[in-house]
Amino acid sequence: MDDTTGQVQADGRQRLWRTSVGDDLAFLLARANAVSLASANRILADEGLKVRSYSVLALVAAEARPTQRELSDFLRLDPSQIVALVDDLQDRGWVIREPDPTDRRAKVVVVTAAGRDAYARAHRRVEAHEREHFAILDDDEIAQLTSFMQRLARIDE
Amino acid sequence: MDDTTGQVQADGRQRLWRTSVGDDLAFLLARANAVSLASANRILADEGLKVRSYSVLALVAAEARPTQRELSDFLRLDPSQIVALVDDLQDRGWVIREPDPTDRRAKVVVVTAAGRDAYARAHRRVEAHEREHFAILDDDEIAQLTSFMQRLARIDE
DNA sequence: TATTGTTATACTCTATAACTATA
DNA sequence: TATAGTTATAGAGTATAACAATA
Repeated sequence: MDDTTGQVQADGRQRLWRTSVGDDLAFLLARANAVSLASANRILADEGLKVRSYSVLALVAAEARPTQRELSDFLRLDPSQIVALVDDLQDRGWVIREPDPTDRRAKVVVVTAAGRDAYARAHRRVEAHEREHFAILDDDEIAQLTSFMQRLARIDE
Repeated sequence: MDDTTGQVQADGRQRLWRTSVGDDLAFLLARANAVSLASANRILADEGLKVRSYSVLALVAAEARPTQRELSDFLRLDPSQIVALVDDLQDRGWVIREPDPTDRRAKVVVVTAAGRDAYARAHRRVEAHEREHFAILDDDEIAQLTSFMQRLARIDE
C-alpha cells in the first residue's frame, strides 16, 4: 500500500458520510450494532462462545429456568435454532435439559456448575469489553442510551 | 390458542427481561436493531428493495459517484457482495457502471433517471416508517440518540 | 507488487415444513 | 386441535481464495 491510499479511502468515506444515510437513524443503528457485535464475538471466541450462545448461557445461568420455547420467544429465534444452541452448550457440559414437571412436552434448560464458571468467565470479559467499547460516552449518556434502547428493543411485544 | 397462552408467554418474557441481559447495552442494541431492520425490510419489499440494496441506491442517488471499492469500504461489505447488489440494481435499470477516468480498474456507480424515481419513492416510505417507528421517543431524545449512534457507528474508522 | 472488480466456493445463518409426544 | 421439541432442507447471507486487468 503506498502512503496515499489510506487518505484516499478516508476521503471516500467522508464523501459518503455526508449523504442522507449519515443521518438515517435506522442505518446508524445497524452500523453501531455491527461494530459492537463484531467486537463482542471476537472477545467471546476466547471462551468458545458467540453472542448467540452467550445470550442463552446468560439466561440459563441467571437461574431463570427457561423452557426452550421461552428462550425462542425471548431471543426471537426459531425453536430449531434454540435446539442447536442448547445442543452445543450441553455437549460442553454447561447446561442440561430437565423435564418440566408441569408440562411433559416442555424441557427446562438448567445451568451446571461448569456452566456457571464458564458464564462467570465470559461475563467478566463481556463487561470489561463493553465498558471499553462504550467509553466514548460518559455515564449519563450511557444511562440515557440504555433507556432509549430498552424502549426500542421492546417495541413489538 | 386458549385464552391463557398469551399471559403465560408474557410472564416468561418478563422473567427473562429481569435477568442481566435486560441491562446489557450490546444485547439491547442488537435487539433494537433487529426490530428496526425487520420492519424496514417489510416496508422496502413493496419497492423490490431490502435495507442492503436501498443503502447502495441511496449512496448512488446522492450523486456521490462512489466506486464499488468505496461502497464496499463504507458499507463494510465484501467487494463480491457489492458486485451482486450493483448487478441487481443495474438489472432493474436503476444504476449503471461507468469507467473511472482517473483509474481504469475502477467503476463508478451512477444513478439513472428511473433509479432516481425509485429512490424517491423508497425514501418517502422509509422516512414515514422511521418517523412512526421512533415515535416512542420525542424530538430531543431522537436528536440525542442520533448523536450517540453517529459516534458509536464510527468507532473503528 | 498491490489493487479493482469479478467469479467460484464453502460456510453460517435463517426460514419452513414435517414429525413425535404430549396437552 | 394446538403446542413443545426435534429433524431435515432450502435459501439467504457471509467469508475466502483466486483470477484478469490495471496501477
